[in-house]
Amino acid sequence: MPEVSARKLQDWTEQGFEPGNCPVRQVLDHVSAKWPVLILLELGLKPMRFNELLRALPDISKRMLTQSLRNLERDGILRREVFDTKPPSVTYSLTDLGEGFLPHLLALVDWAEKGMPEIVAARQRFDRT
Amino acid sequence: MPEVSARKLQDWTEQGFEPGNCPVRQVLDHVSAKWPVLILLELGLKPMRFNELLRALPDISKRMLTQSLRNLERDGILRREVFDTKPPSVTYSLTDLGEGFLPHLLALVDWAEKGMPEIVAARQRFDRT
DNA sequence: GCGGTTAGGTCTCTAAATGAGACCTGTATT
DNA sequence: AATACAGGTCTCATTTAGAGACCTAACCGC
Repeated sequence: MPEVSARKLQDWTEQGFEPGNCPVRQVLDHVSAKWPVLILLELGLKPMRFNELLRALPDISKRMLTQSLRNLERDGILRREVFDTKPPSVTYSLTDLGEGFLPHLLALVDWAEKGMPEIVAARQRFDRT
Repeated sequence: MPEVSARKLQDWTEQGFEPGNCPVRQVLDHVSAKWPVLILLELGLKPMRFNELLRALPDISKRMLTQSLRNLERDGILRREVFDTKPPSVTYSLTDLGEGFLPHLLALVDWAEKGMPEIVAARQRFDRT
C-alpha cells in the first residue's frame, strides 16, 4: 500500500506541483475539514435546508455554514436549490460526487469509533508522563 | 449506508454528547486536518525524522509540525523515538493504530484524484455564473 | 396595522489559530 | 574561534473563525 502512495507523491512532485497549488490538497481541505465533514454527514442522511442544518449542527455559526456550503457547492460535491416559495427556501443535497465520498467518510468515522478505547488509553499514557 | 450514520448520530445525541465534547469529532479533527493528513501520508511511506518531515513538507512551519506531531502522538497514532546519538535524533513512525488509518486516508486521496476532472469542471461552472 | 417570527443570508468586530522567523542547547567540523 | 546541524521553543504579525447585529420580504396573531 505505501508504494502506491509513494508513487503518487513522486508523480505529483515530478509534475511540478508546488505544494501550495496541489489540487488534491485543496479538495481534501474542503472535504475533510471540521465543518464540511459534519455537513456532509448530515446531508448523507437526507437533503436539508439551511436553517435545518444550522439546527442540526448546534455549534456552527451561520458564517461558517454559508462558507462551507459554498466551497462544497463550488467543488460539485453538493447542490444548492432555491425554491420560489414564500419565504423562498433553499435545500442542499449531495451530488453523485458527494454520494461517492460519503462511504469513505463513514469509514473514517467508523475507524475513529472503533479506535476510541485505544486512543483514550494512549492519551492517558501520554498525559501521565 | 445512510441509515448506519443516522443511527450513529442518534446514538451520540442520545448519549448526551454535547457536540463540542464528541470524542470522535476530536479524533477526526486531529487526523483529517490539513497538516496531519500530509504528515500521515509521509509517515505511511517510511518512518522519518523531524527535519526530514520538514523538508518533505516544504510549506509547513516548525511550529505546526511540532504541534501536529504532538497531537498525533498523544492519540497513539504515531510514535516518537529519541535516539541518543550526537546530536540526538528523533524519529516518528506510525503505530498499528496509525497503520490502520492509512488505507482510509489513501482511499480519500484516491477519490479526490479520480474526481478531479469533475471537480474542476464544477468549479468552472460555478465561477462562470 | 403593530409586534413578533421565519428563511437565508451578509457585515462587523473580536478572539483564536497559524505562519515567519529569531533564538536556544549541545556536539561536531574546519 | 566560527559555523553547522538536530530538534525544538518563543514572539509577533497575519489569517481565520466565531458571536452576534442587521437586512428583506412575507406571514401570523390580535
